[in-house]
Amino acid sequence: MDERRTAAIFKAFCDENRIRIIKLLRSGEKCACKLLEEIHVTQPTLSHHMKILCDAEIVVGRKEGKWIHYSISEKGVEQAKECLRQLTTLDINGKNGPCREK
Amino acid sequence: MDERRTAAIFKAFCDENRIRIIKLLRSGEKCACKLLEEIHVTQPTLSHHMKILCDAEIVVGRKEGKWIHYSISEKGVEQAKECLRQLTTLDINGKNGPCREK
DNA sequence: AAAATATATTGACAATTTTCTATATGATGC
DNA sequence: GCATCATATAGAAAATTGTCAATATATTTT
Repeated sequence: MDERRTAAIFKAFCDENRIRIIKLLRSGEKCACKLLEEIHVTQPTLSHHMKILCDAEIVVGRKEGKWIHYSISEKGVEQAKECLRQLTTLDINGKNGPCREK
Repeated sequence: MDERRTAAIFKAFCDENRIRIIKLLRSGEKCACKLLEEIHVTQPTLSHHMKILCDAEIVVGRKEGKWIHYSISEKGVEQAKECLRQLTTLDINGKNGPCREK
């Protein structure tokens, strides 16, 4: 995975309001208006955060009439975990050996 | 874990240059000057990124003479993984039930 | 002690992100 | 159709972050 996509995934988790939104979604699907009651931002600001979360594929929206029900995307979360794993597991046989001073 | 700390941990992973730095450290400990050769930023900028990575405890620095050898902190990485897990696992028995329209 | 090397800090500027107000779109109900 | 409700978009302001040049600190070398 490229650095740009990796950054986008973790950007989902690096704003305090988005973290609160994700926490609210842990207990199940919620519509934007319900989230708006809990998160103290204006409606357009919430909409902006939901877009970032959806673009990162951490959250998915299900449209039903005039509502959008948001929920945590199990698939997206697995991708984030896998991404974190790949980024942080030591690569013993990598091309770059340890740093030796010249 | 509070939202502030959670955000700080994931901020480590949401800048493309920091992601490159972490990738370089996968193959083992490297001194800042070595990292500087690979990442195309000035020395103060690299220093700034290393501070963010160390504050988030994803990376640790080991001082040896005038060098600082940076490496991925296994402990910090485990904390990040645990944090991601806690944040994203569904909470079936949580206090907030599913969203029901009024 | 002076020069050289590695890294950190300061302060300014640029880029990006978060937030808001105002307005638009799209769906439902009268 | 018109009013209402839920969400999105546009555009601007505020806050935060990333970057650099200049300078400081700490260590080693001569």
